[in-house]
Amino acid sequence: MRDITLRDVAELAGVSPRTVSNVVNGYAQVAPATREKVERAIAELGYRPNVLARNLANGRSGQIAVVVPYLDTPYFAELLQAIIPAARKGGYNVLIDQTDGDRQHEGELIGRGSRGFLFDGMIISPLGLSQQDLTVRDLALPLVVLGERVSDGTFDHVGIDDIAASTDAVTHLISLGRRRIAAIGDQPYATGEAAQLRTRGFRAAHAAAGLPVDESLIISTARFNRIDGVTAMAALLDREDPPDAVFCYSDLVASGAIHTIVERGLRIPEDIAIIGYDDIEDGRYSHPTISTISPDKTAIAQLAVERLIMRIGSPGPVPGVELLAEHRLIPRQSTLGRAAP
Amino acid sequence: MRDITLRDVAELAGVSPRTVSNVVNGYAQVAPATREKVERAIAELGYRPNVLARNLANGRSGQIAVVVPYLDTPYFAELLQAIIPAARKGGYNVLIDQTDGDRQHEGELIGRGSRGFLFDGMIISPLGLSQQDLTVRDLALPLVVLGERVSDGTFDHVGIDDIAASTDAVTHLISLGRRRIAAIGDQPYATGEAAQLRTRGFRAAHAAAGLPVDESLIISTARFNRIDGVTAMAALLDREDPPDAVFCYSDLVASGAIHTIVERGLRIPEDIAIIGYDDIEDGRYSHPTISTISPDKTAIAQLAVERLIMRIGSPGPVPGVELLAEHRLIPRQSTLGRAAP
DNA sequence: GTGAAAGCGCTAACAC
DNA sequence: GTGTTAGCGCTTTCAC
Repeated sequence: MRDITLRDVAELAGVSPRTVSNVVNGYAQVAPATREKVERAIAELGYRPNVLARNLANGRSGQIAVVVPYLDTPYFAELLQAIIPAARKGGYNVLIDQTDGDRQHEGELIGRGSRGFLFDGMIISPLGLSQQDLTVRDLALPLVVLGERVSDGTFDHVGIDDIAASTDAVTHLISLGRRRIAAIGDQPYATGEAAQLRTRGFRAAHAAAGLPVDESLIISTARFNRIDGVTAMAALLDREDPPDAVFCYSDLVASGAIHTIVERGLRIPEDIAIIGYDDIEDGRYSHPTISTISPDKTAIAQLAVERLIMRIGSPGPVPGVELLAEHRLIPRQSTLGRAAP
Repeated sequence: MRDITLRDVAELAGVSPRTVSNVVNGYAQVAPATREKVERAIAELGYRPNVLARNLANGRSGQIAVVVPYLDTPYFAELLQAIIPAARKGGYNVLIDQTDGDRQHEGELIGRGSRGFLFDGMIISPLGLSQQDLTVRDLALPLVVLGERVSDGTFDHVGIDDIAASTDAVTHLISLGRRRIAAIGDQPYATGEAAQLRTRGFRAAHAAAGLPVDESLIISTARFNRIDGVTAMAALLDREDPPDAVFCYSDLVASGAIHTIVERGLRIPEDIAIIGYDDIEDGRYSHPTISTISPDKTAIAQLAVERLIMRIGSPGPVPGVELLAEHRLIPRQSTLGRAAP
């Protein structure tokens, strides 16, 4: 059985396709009597507009792509959870893609651009792409970048003030009397900008407190996953002079680090205090609960979507801006001990 | 600047659109010389086919919708992580939707069906929809259901054998000598079928061991989240005769239950053993690590996508089938103690 | 093997 | 206010 088209409705209602279109889209004025007729015909036939055809005619797809490295990373999952309703409110569907942090895959997506007409714009949290890659991409694609710092002015970036947030985290540790503070998660290469910002905050907090930084306590990791925390923490504990506190660049890393510490029979925070980053739900229920930096994810999602939609709607090129969401320090048991929530 | 169309390519190459289309899609035979010309023209113009137009002409969208209640629930996030590559391999993009378990929203999606042509089929993990709702849906929509049991034969269902898996979990607890075993997560109403299956497994294990079931130890919860575990566990611990083991219907519930137990100063598993369900990554790193039932998520994703694509490709109605993926019991510290992984 | 032309279903000038 | 009609860019039947 063929699908019911707008033309069928028009015929049944005894009007032209134009009128049906007007009714469906609420355009222009339609005489109440006509509208009534058309609506009855629609109901009778069970007509539903073909979105594809509409989009083709409109030259837009009504979809935005959201690209993250891993869907099962709680931080991204929580972010997505916030992005979807925001997009829907703006009239967009969300097409999700996952790149495994693969630079080539990310590059393809960003290069293919809107030309495929599959999506009108893209929100991406790149892992493998360097600033360079982002700069040379298809400029026609409305783009909002999350989680990496931008210098280029052709796209927008939404995030929190990583340096300030990291400084807050480390200052918190210092204020608790910790003096040998390690950092897990540095990424001293082109694609590790976000990590490097955190390292800068780490240094800034030390400087502000007049404390020296022990470079050997800054541990690089390939990713921000639990396993990275496990490995790095093990290395730290194998030293003769282990740290008395650790700033982890994600809550997952913190979770892994805690796992290792507990396994070795050490106490948190008595022996080692831990602070993470991201405020994933996990950290609110783990044992101990994880002190962390909480970025306002709802705000990030909101800002990103709004900005993207605005960009999609603008005819000419729009200068790229840096949008910052709030963050706050949430001390929990991993730094304060049992008394804390 | 206008977009480059297939027609432009045809003109530049001095051939007809038909031929360009043939080249692009690898259809039919094209004379090598012609193909060469066309390819050069494509490259020169930077032509990329408009997916929307192609889809409209083809009468398919090339997208499948995946609908889950919550994206930030680790189980769904991990499942999605597996579904996306499987779909991509089958030539489909994934459109994600999130319903918050809202029955109406789920109903709309499932009712709108493929008629909008936005997606060719749907994989849904319903929370609010009853069997009834699923049965009266738009029958034209190729549908694969996850996580709920089906009786109706008009759509497919992919899952694991919940009864067997739950029996395994509880039998494990019994084999460790536990006798007062609680269950957290029952949902004794129309939309709680999955939960009820687990309760049946809970009973079956008791029956097999010749043990009576203390009905008051079966706790209902609205959801399978951490907070549900927290609340239910608190209630259990407030009793005069708390259980010595708990079967939680999800790892999140287990995580919440553990949180409460630890907070009260009790030991796991010495005082209370805990087993969960889902095998989310979290449980492999939490403290203690969580014994669980591990469904083969990759297989579930694979089966669901394959079946859906098959269904999309079939002209007539396809009878609904029940597809089962493997599961296995993974004992960890929350039942075995420190010695375990 | 390639060309001409008729749609796919909808939108939006442009008339009346 | 409503009808007519020409596309949106691609696929594909039918000839040649």
